[in-house]
Amino acid sequence: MTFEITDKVPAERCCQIELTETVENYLKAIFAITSRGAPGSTSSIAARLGVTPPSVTSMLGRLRDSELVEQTSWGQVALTEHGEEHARGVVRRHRLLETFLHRVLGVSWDEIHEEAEVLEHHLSERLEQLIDAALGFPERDPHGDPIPRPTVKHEEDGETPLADSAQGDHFLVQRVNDSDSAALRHLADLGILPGVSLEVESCSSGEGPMQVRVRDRTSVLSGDVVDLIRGEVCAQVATR
Amino acid sequence: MTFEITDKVPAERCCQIELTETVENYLKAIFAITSRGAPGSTSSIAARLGVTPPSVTSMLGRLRDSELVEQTSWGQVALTEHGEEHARGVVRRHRLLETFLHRVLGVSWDEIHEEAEVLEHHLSERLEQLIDAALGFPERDPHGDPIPRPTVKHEEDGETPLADSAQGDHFLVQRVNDSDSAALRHLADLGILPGVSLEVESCSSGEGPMQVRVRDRTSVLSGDVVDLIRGEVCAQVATR
DNA sequence: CCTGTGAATTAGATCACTCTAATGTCGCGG
DNA sequence: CCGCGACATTAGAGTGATCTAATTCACAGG
Repeated sequence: MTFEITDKVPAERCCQIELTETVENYLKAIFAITSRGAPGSTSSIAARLGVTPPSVTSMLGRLRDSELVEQTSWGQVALTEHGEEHARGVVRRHRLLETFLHRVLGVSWDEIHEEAEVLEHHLSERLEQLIDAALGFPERDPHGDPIPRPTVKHEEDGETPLADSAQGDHFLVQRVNDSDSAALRHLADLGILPGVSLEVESCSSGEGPMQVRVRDRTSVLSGDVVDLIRGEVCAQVATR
Repeated sequence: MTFEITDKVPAERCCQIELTETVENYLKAIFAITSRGAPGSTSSIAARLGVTPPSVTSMLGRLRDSELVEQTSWGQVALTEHGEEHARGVVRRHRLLETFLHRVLGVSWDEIHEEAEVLEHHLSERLEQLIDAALGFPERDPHGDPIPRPTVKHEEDGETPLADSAQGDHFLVQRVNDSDSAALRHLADLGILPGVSLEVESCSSGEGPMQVRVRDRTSVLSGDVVDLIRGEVCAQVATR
């Protein structure tokens, strides 16, 4: 019921903290924030997890003791090698589960996130491997997010945001952020999925909404929704 | 992350307690003990869960407040209608998961128990239904244990223990207790699985070991292992 | 009828995780 | 260089779940 780090990390010196669901969620949050280059502040972690800043401070103390994070300057926090390994493990299990639930049980792509959010903390290493194999070692989940391999360091975030594209551009959708279920349903309705190509018909430069065409259908995407989409922008004339 | 009872019980008045993993394990333990007709004592629950009696007393207080259990006489406890419903739900999820892991991911029958033991507490109603449907609404798990339907009251324990059979009897194995992984491996090696017929070659009446034949192979089963097996005993001459 | 034994409970403490309220610290604008 | 605002931290408390040690209870044997 409780996992010590010994269960998960092969060699390395063991630390005291238990990898509870709570702890894993803190690691995942810090990973998500800092891997986007953001500073990693107490309040940003608190906001993401829906807890108060003092709770974060207290947890950071424990994580620091266990050498899962290190505090750089005043209130700035970063994952250690060790901590990042764990965080990647959680992300891996999350995305494997999303893929599995979608492909095997037919759970729709707007629902897999919240299911995976729970199960990711309770998947044994054995099941993780079996699922990976059953799916043929997938490299991306249904939202187009890359599935980290265990141990191997990987890059989040190679793709450019849709918001960076200009009028007339063709844009190949590669990833859609999985956290907003309603937006995912909406995008699926419009036929906007990873692998689909869009043409940008108009964009108010900056934060505003965008008008895009997919096949023969034109849709307007709100700024919030635009921010969820990442991919590859191709110049106006098809092949470069 | 936390479920109130409102999430699970349709109509009824709501209670305060959260259905944490811990609480579900207490309910399951009480269900397992009392459904075999045993008294349901503080110490038996403590033993089954690997906690101390005071912990049980404390939890029983909370369960009583939430009307999930009722204390009959001194130290005797029983599940309420309400509590039994929840307990059956956990057992249902456990057995569905065992079946799923075995059939879909190929997890061997001696390993499915401990995986299900964890996941049973984190399976949403939606996934429960999807798994049930994907498996074709199975009635028994790989150990032969019946999978309760939600809401429907069901009988554990119709079958007779192997220990009750006499020399020369034919015995149709229907269920094998899933809690002892090593024993399950051993029985599978001997070809003893639900659906298999044995012939009892010798039995020291009482608790002792038994000698049984399955197909053309004779095996000796220790008393402990014999106690795990339940099924149907047929008189010496085949049809009654 | 009293007492001893075994089980259940109460008492008191710990740990993880959370909160609110109070306090500290950094850095910027005047 | 001082003070102010934003953020982080400390202080103090509560809940859930567990423990050990001490106490209370029910019942059976003398």
